[in-house]
Amino acid sequence: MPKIVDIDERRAELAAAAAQLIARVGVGAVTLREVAAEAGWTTGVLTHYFADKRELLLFTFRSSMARRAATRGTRAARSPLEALVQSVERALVVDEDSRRHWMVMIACSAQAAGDRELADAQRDAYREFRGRVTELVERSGIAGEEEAMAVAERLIAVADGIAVQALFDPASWPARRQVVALHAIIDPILAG
Amino acid sequence: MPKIVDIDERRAELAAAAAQLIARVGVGAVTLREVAAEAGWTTGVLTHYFADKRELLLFTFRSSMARRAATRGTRAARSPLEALVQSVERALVVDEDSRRHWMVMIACSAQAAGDRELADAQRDAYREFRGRVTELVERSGIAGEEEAMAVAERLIAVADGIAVQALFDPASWPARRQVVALHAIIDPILAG
Amino acid sequence: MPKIVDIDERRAELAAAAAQLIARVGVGAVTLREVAAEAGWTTGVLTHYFADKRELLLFTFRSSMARRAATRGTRAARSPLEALVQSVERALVVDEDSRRHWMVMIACSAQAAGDRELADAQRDAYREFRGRVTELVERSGIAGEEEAMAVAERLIAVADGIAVQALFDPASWPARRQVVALHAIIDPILAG
Amino acid sequence: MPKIVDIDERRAELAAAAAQLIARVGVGAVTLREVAAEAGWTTGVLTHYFADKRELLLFTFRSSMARRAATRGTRAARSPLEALVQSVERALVVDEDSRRHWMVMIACSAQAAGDRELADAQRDAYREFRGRVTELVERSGIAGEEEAMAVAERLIAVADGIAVQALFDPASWPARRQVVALHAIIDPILAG
DNA sequence: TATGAATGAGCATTCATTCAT
DNA sequence: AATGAATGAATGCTCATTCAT
Repeated sequence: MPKIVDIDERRAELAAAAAQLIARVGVGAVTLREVAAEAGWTTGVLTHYFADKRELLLFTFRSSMARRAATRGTRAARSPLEALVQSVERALVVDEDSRRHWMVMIACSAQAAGDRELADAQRDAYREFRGRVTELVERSGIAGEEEAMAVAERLIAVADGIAVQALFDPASWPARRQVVALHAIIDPILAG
Repeated sequence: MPKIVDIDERRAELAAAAAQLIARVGVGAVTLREVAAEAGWTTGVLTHYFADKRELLLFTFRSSMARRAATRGTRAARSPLEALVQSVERALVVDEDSRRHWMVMIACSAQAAGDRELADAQRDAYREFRGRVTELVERSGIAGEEEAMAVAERLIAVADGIAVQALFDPASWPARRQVVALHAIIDPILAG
Repeated sequence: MPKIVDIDERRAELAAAAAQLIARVGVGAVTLREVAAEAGWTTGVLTHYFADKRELLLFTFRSSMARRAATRGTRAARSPLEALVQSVERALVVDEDSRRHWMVMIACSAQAAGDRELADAQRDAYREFRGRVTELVERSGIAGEEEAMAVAERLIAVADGIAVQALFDPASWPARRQVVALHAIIDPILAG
Repeated sequence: MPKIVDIDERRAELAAAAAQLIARVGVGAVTLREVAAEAGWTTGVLTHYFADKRELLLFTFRSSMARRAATRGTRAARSPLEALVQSVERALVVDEDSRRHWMVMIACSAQAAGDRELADAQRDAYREFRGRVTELVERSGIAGEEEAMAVAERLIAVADGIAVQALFDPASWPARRQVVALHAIIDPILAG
């Protein structure tokens, strides 16, 4: 009788190993052997759960993007405004987890240049996230229906912009400083 | 006596082909053969002007970063403020050139994950650009010496953030819209 | 579970193919593709069992040197003197096997010019062989402890010298003639 | 008016550089560029004086072999016996020059495995040398016409055998020791 | 299910060779 | 005569992929 394996869980486990490696050595240097070794398996397992390398990467990218949009793991927000602020702040590069997320995003963008499906996946994930923030903007009463999306975009832009700089120059951008810089710009926006 | 070649010019020519390919197919899919073909040469030429692939990419990245900071090619600015606005606007993804620049930057970031030298090069280029913008902020009288750099960082952050979104979702971000979104956020900052 | 392979055996098999090719076309013309083909495998197998070409050659050289020193395959000797004569005679170029051994040795020497590790390996193998012959000289009662090594060196020198000439001019040096020439010089030495 | 160049001299100059490199890094690592650089020229010069690499090596090998047989550079011998001893001693590895000669010989042998013409050249050079030694043996009165060649072969064998060991293990074989070992074996032969 | 041996296409890289100047 | 830019075939090597066990 074969062992019963939770396929989705195993895929997530392997994708986590892939993400870890992407952040550590760069997509270009990621090999299936190393991903397998990082996860504690052998190469054969990868081909069991993913048709090929592209599928593994696609899954890894999607997983990382999904986590950003998810509210799972976020402190409970007492108000839509607080939820909004939390969502925006999560884009910063404040810990290993968020750094890994960004490295995976960048790897994804780099790959997406020659891969339409990947580009679409990334765009859709972004739009979904934008939609979520837009909704929070509306519910916070910061802006009306027509304005909400534009406001959301601005908030996201500021957070992403700071994150990008923090990635380029981590030494100059400790977590605290990112939060301060973020609020210096978005607080006036949040105030309406 | 053989034909004498301007080495730097030839290197720039090859790097331009590499940048073009990086933007079109992604770093991961860039092969020396294709770079050579794109430039209209054969593979041997690449090794004539670059020790190896890594050196070619490093040079390509550096070239692209240097162009961003350079004011060459910018419309003459009639005031420090105008120069400042131009510098910040140049970070947006408004044409093929700026799109290529961003794709190269992202490729560089992706590679930098496992390449300290590359990471340092990128950080240094960013700091140089930040220094330039800081200076313009000071000369524009927007902020004093202590505040100037923080203001510069905010301006860059906003532009970069919008650019990142424009890269993710080009259809949603025509050039005009990027400029509008940029000014919606930075004009209050520029006003002091 | 996949087929379990005896790694050392497979390495020996591949090294044998390499030795064969070295003798046939010369080290300079040995390519991994041809070694693999000669052994009946594909290139990938080579990198499975050897890190790179240098390691393959090093292993091939070492294997060949080890076989010379080994007494395995030698007819049982009824006395130390007979064993000594056998050891010395084995250095001659009397069949395909010994010819291959010498071609590999020469290839090794040629490579060793620019490869310290290889040079050391060859020197050590030679010293080990010399030690073995020295011991047989002592046990044969031909020379005392202080003289034994010098005698061993002379015996080896004569055999190697004839072998070298036989390699240069095989037509002039059929097996029988080498043996005769060898004994013409060493018999007086063996007689004490 | 073109500069007048002594073609043979230039070829010898380039071959000397090739020999130098063969001894230093091994034939396998010799490139035309480096040979040219070693000689103080550029690659183009090599193709001016040699049709291709093989011709350069062939010429280099032949030059080295010719020098061994040549008496040029040898101290004047007062008797055929002294000339004979000198000829045999010259095969030892006693200085940089003889070491280089042997490295070139070994490189030649290694290449000859897959190159009939080279093998023939080496065989012919050996036979010529053997003939010269045979003649000296005869003139020395050591052996009669029928025996002379066999005696010459033995003398050469001993010298070559010691040289080979000296190449394998230079530390164990300083020049003086080679000469002593040589005479320990050949003196009885020379004595008739 | 999991293993890892084996494949072989594809890559960067080397380098002898050509040739315009 | 000499240069060195340019070529491109050939090589070592990597690695995604396949598959027998």
